[in-house]
Amino acid sequence: MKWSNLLIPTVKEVPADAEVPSHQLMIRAGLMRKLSSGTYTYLPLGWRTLLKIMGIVREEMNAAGAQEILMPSVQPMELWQQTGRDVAYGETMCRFKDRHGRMNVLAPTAEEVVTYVAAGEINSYKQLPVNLYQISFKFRDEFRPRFGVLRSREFIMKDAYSFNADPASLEVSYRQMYDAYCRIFKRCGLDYVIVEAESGEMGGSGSHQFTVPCDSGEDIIVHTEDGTYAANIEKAGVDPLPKQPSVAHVPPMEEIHTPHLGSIEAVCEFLQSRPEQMIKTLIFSQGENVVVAVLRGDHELNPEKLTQALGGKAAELADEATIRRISGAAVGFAGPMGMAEKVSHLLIDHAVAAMAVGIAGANKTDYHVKNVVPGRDFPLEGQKVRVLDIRNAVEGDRHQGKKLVFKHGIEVGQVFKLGTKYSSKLGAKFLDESGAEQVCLMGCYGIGINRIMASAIEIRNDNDGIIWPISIAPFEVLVTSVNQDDEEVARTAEAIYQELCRQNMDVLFDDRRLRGGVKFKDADLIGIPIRITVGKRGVTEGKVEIKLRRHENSETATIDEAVARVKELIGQLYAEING
RNA sequence: CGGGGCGUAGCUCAGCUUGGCUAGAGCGCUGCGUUCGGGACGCAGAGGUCGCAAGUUCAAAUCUUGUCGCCCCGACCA
Repeated sequence: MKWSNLLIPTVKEVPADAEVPSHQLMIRAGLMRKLSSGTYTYLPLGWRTLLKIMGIVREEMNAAGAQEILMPSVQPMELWQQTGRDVAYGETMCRFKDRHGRMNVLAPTAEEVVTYVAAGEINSYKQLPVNLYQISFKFRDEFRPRFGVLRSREFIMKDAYSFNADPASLEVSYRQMYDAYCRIFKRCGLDYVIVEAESGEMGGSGSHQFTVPCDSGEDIIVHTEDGTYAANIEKAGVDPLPKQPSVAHVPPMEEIHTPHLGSIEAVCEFLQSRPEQMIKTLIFSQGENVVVAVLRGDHELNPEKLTQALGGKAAELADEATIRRISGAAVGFAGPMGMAEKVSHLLIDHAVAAMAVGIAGANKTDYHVKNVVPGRDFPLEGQKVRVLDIRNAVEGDRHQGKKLVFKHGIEVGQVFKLGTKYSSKLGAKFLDESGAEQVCLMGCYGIGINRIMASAIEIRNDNDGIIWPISIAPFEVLVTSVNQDDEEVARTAEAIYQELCRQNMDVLFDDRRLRGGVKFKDADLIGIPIRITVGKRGVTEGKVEIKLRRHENSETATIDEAVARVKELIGQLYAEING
């Protein structure tokens, strides 16, 4: 393609509303433009990269035995009501009424639809296993879109769903996808980390997340220094902290007047103490039951761990009335004392149990108590009492004795074992060999196509622009003619361009009649991995320059050997990636 | 949703505090000329309902209210 025929609107200035490098560069390199908050138009260069990513995904999915289909992006609400996810998804799911008054949703994902399809078409174990996937737009009305394409409202997702007859078969499908994902991200040139993940809202029993470590990532991943354990923050287990040396003769608990000081920070400031000396008491409702979680003041509750501790049933922060009833005080003054008798579960984090003495709410409005000793002033064991891990890991924590390291990462894919959550509700059943009716086991496997693009830029860029991996670059080669007005230069550049095309290389020819400096700046910005520079100086000597975007210096080649040399370089760059 | 900020030319922004003359700059864009290997220069131009609506006023980009949009921070979002 010739640059002069393409819409590649590069910009010098950094757009005001772009914070992270990938967002800035995607605008500056002319890959995309914003239409509204969280929705983007992909321009020729951006779309070419997305097509290349989708091509890789497609090849690997097909090679792994999955079959491509396409499902509607408008789905009937009834399907979502059948699985209860109309409530679970809440405002994130965009809903609208059609002209007949039927409720519809804009697909945020497709478990319901694909299970509906399977329920209708799969009747026998002979049809299993089957793995169906699509590459399509998804819409999630995020409360806060940000970082360009990293958290957008509309995005392209590859979503695959396996249907299996038994756990062993599901395990095989899961493993096939896991392996396919490794190949996909490798071929896209990403450095990724696989972490254990919670299956969360999706339901199900096992999950891994594929994450690209980088500062702009919104996910927090945690791993041991030796790399033998990696998980996301929702999942990462932490060892109990060592018991603090007990303080001799702690005086009895003593009430302190703390008027209107309902937050940890406020109380700390007032009492000149630190959050890690505080005992935080959170009250949850789980249907009719009330659950109390006790944490150290500087720690955060991990909702997934709480749910696990409660046998998989999620609990919600209690409303004000419940908090008043249970604690006998306004919100912000609850304490663990006497709670065991009032609630169905008293869950105490290890870190609290390890404290020698602390400060807690007094269960009395505007009062806290000091000299609270865990085990003395509230129980650490008993029928309803458990000491366990219910918090997020923090810097300094250990997992099975090994120190944990924290990193930000971009989630580019996740695989889940779903089990029968959807198939049972939507009637995806089959007859097994003995003629007995069975419910399909399912797995689901997602990849964020646009996130692959953004994270590739995020980890490979410099002050001048993008440095694409060759596999997903909009073009493999760029021919830059420095003096397009010079007839011989123009003719030489054109001939090289034609020959590269003829040999099936993916080439962009910058044929614009612009000054060299401008063309070089643009070339660096859009980041095509290989550049051939054709200029007057070289051409008179029968030479051109060949330069890799990622390298500082270039090499010289004769005009005759240039094409062959580029072909060789392309081969090398692919070999590096595909290893 | 709670808190904060911003809407002035295609882009980045100034002007607003203290209302007043033809609403500005840089970049980009068009034409001509000179330049021509790392974002050149000169001359001449095009381009603005100052987000929208109402109000105050002799007079509003500027003050007030409302509204819409966008961005940032926060809250168990894949």
